Amino acid sequence: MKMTPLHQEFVLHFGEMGSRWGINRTVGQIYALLFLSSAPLNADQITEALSISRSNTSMGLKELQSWGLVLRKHLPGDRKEHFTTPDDLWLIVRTLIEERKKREIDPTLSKLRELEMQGPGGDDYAEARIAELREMIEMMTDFYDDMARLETEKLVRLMTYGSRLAGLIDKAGGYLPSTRS
Amino acid sequence: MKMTPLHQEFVLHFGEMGSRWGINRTVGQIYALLFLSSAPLNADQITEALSISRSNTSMGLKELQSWGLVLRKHLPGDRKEHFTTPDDLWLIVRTLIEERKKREIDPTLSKLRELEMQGPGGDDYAEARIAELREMIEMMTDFYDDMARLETEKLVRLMTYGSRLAGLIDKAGGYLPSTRS
DNA sequence: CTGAAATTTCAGAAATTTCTGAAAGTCGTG
DNA sequence: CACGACTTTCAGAAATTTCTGAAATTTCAG
Repeated sequence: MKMTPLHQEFVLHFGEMGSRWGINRTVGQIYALLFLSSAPLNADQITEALSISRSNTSMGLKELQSWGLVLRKHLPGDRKEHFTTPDDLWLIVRTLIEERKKREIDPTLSKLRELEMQGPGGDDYAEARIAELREMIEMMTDFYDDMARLETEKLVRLMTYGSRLAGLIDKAGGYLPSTRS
Repeated sequence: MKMTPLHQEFVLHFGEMGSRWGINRTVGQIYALLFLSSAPLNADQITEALSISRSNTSMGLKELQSWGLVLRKHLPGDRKEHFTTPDDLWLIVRTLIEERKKREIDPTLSKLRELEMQGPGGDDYAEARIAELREMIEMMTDFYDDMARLETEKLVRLMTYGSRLAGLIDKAGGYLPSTRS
C-alpha cells in the first residue's frame, strides 16, 4: 500500500468523522482505505497502511461486513482473504440508509407501538405525543420504503426534478390527506 | 415530576438509543422527558426525575439547545429557566435532519472539494472515486435543499404520493440526465 | 491427517467520553 | 450595589469504548 498524501488525508478524515457517524476511528479508516483502492486489499496490507494491530483490523472488517459495506473477495492464487467496497455508490448509499434505519429507527418504532399497546394509563398528553410520533415515523418509513423500491435510474430522475415535484403533485390533483391532526 | 411507567420506559429507551443517535444517554433522556411533558420543566425537576447531577442536566440542556431541539421558556412568576421541546413534530424532524447534515455531511463535502482542488497527484482511480463521491453527495444535498424549502403541507402530500411519484415523473416527460457518468 | 499459514477471539491496557461536586459566574431585586 | 437564587464551568473520578498481544481456532496444501 503506497499511501499518497491524498490517501492519507482522505483516510484521516474518515477516521475523524467516524465518531460522528456512529462507527469508530479505525473502522472509518479501513473503509476509506478500501474505498480508494482499485484492487482488493488483504488484512495485512490494511494493518500496515494504517499502523494498527492485526486484531483491530480483523474486528473492523467484521463490523464493516456486518454493515454490508465491505465484501470478502477470494483472489485466485492467494490464500489470504481480500476485501473491497462495492463500487456502485448508489448501492452503498442504499445499504447505509437501510442499515441506519434498522439500527436507529426500527427499534424506536417497535418501542412506541409496544407502549401504545399497554393501553391508556392516565397521561393523555404523553400518550397523544407518542401516538403522533409513531404516526410520523410510519409515514416517513413508508415513504422511504417506496423510494427504496425504485430503480436507481428513476430515483436519480426524481431527485433531479427537485422542487418542481411539488408543482407536479398539485397538478396531478391527487386528493390526499393534508397535514395530520 | 411524576414519572409514570410510561414515562419511565420511554425515557429509558431514548437513553439507550442515544448512543446510536450520536448523543449520550442523559441527553437522550432529558429530551425524552421534555418531549412527553405538557408543561415546561426546570432544571431541578429534570435533575430529580432522572436522578442525575445538576451539572449534568445543565450540560445536557446546553447541548440540546445547540441542536435547536429544546427551547428556553420564561415562566412568569418563576425565576427559574424552564425548558420545552417544540411541539410541531415536523419542525423537530427538519431541525434534526438539518443538524445531522451540518455535522455529518457538510464537513466531508468540504474535504472532498478541498482534495480535488489539490489537483491530480497520479492516482487516477482514487481521484475518480473521490469525484464520484462528491458528485453524489452534491446531488443528494441539492435534492434535500429543494425538499427542505417546501411547506410541510406539500411535503406531506408528496410523501403520501409514494411510489406513484416515479410514474408521474415519467409522464411529465422531463428530459433529464439519467444515471451519472 | 498434519502442520504451517491465516484469522478470530478475548482479557486486560489504553484512550476516550461522560458525569460529578465544588467553585466561579450571572442575574435581578431589595 | 450587595446579596441570595440560580446557572455554568471545569478538573478530576467513573464509566464506557477502543485497541492490543497472546492464545485459540480455522483453513487448506501436501
